Amino acid sequence: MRYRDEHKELLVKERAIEMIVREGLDGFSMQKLAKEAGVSPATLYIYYKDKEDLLIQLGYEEATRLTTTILKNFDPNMKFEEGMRVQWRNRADYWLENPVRASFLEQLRHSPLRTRVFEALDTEFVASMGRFLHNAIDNKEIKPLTKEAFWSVAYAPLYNLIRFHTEGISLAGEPFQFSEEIMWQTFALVMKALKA
Amino acid sequence: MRYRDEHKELLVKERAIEMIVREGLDGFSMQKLAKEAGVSPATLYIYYKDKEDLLIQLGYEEATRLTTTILKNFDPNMKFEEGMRVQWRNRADYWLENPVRASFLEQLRHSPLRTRVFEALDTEFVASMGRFLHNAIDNKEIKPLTKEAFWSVAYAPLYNLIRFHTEGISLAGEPFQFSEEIMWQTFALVMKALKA
DNA sequence: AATATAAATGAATGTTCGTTCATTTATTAT
DNA sequence: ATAATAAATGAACGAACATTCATTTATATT
Repeated sequence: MRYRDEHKELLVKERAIEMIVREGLDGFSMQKLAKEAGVSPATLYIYYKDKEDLLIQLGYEEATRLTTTILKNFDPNMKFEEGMRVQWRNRADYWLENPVRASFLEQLRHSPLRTRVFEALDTEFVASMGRFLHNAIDNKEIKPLTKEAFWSVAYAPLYNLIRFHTEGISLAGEPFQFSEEIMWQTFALVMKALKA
Repeated sequence: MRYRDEHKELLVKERAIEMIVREGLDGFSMQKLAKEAGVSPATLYIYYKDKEDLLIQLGYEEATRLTTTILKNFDPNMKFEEGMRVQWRNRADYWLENPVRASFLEQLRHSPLRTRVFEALDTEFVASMGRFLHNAIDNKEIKPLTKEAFWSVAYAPLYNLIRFHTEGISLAGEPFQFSEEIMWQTFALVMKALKA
């Protein structure tokens, strides 16, 4: 029998993500994707059941990569400051090294497919971080906080910083340049807010 | 001559926002909108040049409402803590009272139309907040910060908190219930991070 | 009552959409 | 070589798409 051309399969994925980032979820179509990937439309239906299936599979795959990256070198039993530092490092790495993929995920996050793509992964992920938070409070490394307050203060500032960089937003004259320095300065502010 | 039916015009806007929030930007179409608003498709083209024009006009209008709400009772010359408190109050009010409209704006923010909808408003808005920050640093109410670090620490946590509430995200057993209490607790954390 | 005018319409345009299918192609196992 | 099999295809389907247009409707002015 004939084997599936993996190069072709990868190309389809790559072009799909590109197109969605470039033209939005509404600018994305199966026929355009087929043309851009140099493939027959029918081929897409060998790889995927339908358009929605394609989006969900692509989203799930990329969300998994994100989760894996963020948890690298991280252990919920780490000391609080060290764990936080690893998390900031990992999250920054993912966003800075995969801006297109990150933007694709962001579009899915704000679309009605959100639940089906992220729910399972998020749940598992949040459980791990929950233990991390619980330990830190028990050891009196940080003041008692609800999970929601912790998550909101702990990472949202970093994401915002990265967004300024990635979207080329300019608050002063020239577009903001992300740097290790400003990242760790902001990290210090966040640690100050959280510490017991 | 015949006058434009303003009730009809408003209904079109409302249904458009509803549909985009419900089905995403890719689930939105002019023909469906016409049907849901009880209007001929041709009527939409009296109100708007084309589909893109509709989205941009709707987005701009809603972004203006957001900006206006956020700046209510705010003055860049306020004392830092008071100004921050007003900003948190206003931002929370907008998101909690207009969840559907806010979600509509969020979809546009993460779409390729972003620049055309928000750029002008954002620029003006950021200028006002820039003065506020500048004053606070001059008066030594907060430590010296870049604009990007300030924005990232000052409001991102609030938005995150509201997102948990609006999207019904559950970190513990039951879905998170936003409350004044947790809002001001989080506010206190942020103020602690920023204060000189 | 008649006229002028812009709003509003339903039907139609050509285009693009998601998806299917009969057929061909490439590869493994015989 | 041949048979078997899944990959891959191009052409085609009806449905839904954005948009247009000739016509009708409602209202303000004469």
